[in-house]
Amino acid sequence: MTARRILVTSALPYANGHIHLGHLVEYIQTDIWVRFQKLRGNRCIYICADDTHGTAIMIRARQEGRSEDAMIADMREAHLRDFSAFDVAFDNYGSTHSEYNRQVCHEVWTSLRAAGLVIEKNVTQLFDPKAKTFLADRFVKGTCPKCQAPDQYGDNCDKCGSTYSPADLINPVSTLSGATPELRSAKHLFVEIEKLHDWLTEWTQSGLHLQDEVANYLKGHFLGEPLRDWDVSRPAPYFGFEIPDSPGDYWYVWFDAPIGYIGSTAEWCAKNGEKLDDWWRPGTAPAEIHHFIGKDITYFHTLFWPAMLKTAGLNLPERVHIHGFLTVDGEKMSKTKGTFVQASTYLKHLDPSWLRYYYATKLGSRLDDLDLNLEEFATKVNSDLVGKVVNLASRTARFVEAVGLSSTYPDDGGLFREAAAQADSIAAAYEGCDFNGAMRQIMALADRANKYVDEQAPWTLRKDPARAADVQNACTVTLNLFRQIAVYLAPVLPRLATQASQLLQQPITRWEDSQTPLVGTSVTRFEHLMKRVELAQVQAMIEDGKQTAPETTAEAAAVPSTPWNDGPEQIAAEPLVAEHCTIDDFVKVDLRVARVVAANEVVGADKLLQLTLSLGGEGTRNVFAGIKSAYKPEDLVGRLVILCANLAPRKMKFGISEGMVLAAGAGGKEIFLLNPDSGAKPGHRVH
RNA sequence: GGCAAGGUAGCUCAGUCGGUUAGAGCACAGGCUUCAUAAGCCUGGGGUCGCGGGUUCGAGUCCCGCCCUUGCUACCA
Repeated sequence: MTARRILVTSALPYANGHIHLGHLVEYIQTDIWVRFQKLRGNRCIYICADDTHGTAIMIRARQEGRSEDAMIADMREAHLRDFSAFDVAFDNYGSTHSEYNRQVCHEVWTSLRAAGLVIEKNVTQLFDPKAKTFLADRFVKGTCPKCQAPDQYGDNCDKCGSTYSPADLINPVSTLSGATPELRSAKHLFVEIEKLHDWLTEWTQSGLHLQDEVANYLKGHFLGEPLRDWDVSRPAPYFGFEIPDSPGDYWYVWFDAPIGYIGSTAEWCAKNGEKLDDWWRPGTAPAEIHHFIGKDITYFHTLFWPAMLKTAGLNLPERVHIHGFLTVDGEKMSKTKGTFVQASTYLKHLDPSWLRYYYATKLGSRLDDLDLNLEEFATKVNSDLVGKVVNLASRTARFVEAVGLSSTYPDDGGLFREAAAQADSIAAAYEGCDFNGAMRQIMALADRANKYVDEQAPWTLRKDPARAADVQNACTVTLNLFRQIAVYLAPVLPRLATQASQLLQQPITRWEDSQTPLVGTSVTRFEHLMKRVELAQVQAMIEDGKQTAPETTAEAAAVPSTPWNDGPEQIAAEPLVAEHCTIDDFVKVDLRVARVVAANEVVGADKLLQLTLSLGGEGTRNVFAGIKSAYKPEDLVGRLVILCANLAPRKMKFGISEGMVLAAGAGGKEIFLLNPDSGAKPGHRVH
């Protein structure tokens, strides 16, 4: 078998947000596949980079008052920290904002020009005069022209579902600066991808490069009609690379992002004395390129990207592996539910190996969505990894610490040989990205091994000194079966492979290590290999996720900060209560809308006003409120307030207070009574 | 609305070219065991394979219709 040369990529994470569990589906999937290829002895490099360009990065850097370079440097560090904690091992992790990438962009661009595919057209877009930038649809909000719903994004209305152009919005506002955008026209550069239509049809439909459902999707959606020209430039200001033959214009982020795969490879080549052309030019023995991406970016990777590569005379992907989205407990990840868990949050509570294994058991070759069911996560990890796999070692290793493994491999009824014979079938599952099938096969092996231990019962044999050899033999078999499983699982659980290597004093480096049992070697002192998942830890992570959730997109950061300038002082003065209250706790407090029918100074009181409140109908409440420093009695009469109506009555120096009026603020002049929006009536309960 | 994928045990899923009595793991019930961080082994209950028709000696599997779920799409990309 000649070793294949394989170049593998994951999609480039955007330098605008942290890595979360959804991202990790892809990086773990790719990393498993790469580790598998390496274990098999193939020449395989795993290439990735940060995707650093675009409006969102530019805006966010501005808001943080620092350069884009400083911002993307920080984010890169955070990304790398997360990846390495999850054992995602890149051969090179570059940046689209590198000279390597600029160089490749130039080359591809030159080819596109030379092929006559680039044309100019004017594009009219909303422009923010204050932020001095053109606005993508999602950076504009206004009133829906169809149904008048306020606060809708520039492209469609989520109230009535209609779609429109941002220019049609009533009272449009830039979410970046709060300014009113104006229409402006600017020159853009387009790639006439339609000229490659026939070739793309053939390439996508050939059945080798894409999953069937993806090929069908493209056929029905894009390839069934003329392909629209692709807008690949943005006018300044834009954080990116300026187009050399079109000063003032920058390549759109989606132009240089996939090229980042090549740019990052170039960086790796420079560091390792390799030639870029050996990997990206179709030579006599071309490298296989494999892209792993999520289904949301199918379009870019299956139409534009191949078109660019083809035009530039570069190597086309052997296969684009497309996966689905992550859901948690059957629902979309949600910040409020705490299921939008960042990688760093996960790491505070749980072991990364657990997630690698769980994802492996759920990943198939199709682009189905993957559900992280938290309860299943715990039971699966516990019963498979701790109960079956690790348990093999922990129930036998101690018995042979002193004597080591038998000097010849004992009769095990063919267990090891049969499991070794399954290597090809397991390898085929890995190769085809059917990790879930691979895990099933491997766990069946672990079941058989546990049954063997049970039948041999070395703990019983051990009581009879005459049978010491039998104990050693039973443990030799079990530990070899364990090691064999550790080899098969090595792409998924590199740490377990290392631990098994240490325990049995023999490194696991190749897939073939599964084929020959170890004999006559010593066994080190046994240490626990893996802890169980406690459901409480999982819940703690979800709670934590609720706290750490926000801060991801420039959009989210932009909306509150610019128009309102809300600072953190208030919440810092009185931090949020960490402990939750239940809905039952909440309904114990009976809050009511009340009318102030009379208000008076209290003689002898420094802070109090005496209020007479009506909840409608007969009767009134007498309430003393400590708001004298901020309100005059005459200003209060007639207005509505919110009253805690079932607060226990309290006898005060000046009389009995029958409730409490709700107000916010630090005290002194800073007291702000709550009042309901107009329409509320005295007696209404606050829910 | 259009396109795609799916609907199999309580849950997550496998089921090849149509072929005996439809499978696995988890969960559940009972038993055994007590080496292993409450781990392990055995046994068992549990299914109208979404619904209706058709082809066939034979359909979870192929064909037609319908219902439902999810995703994509509907302006842009």
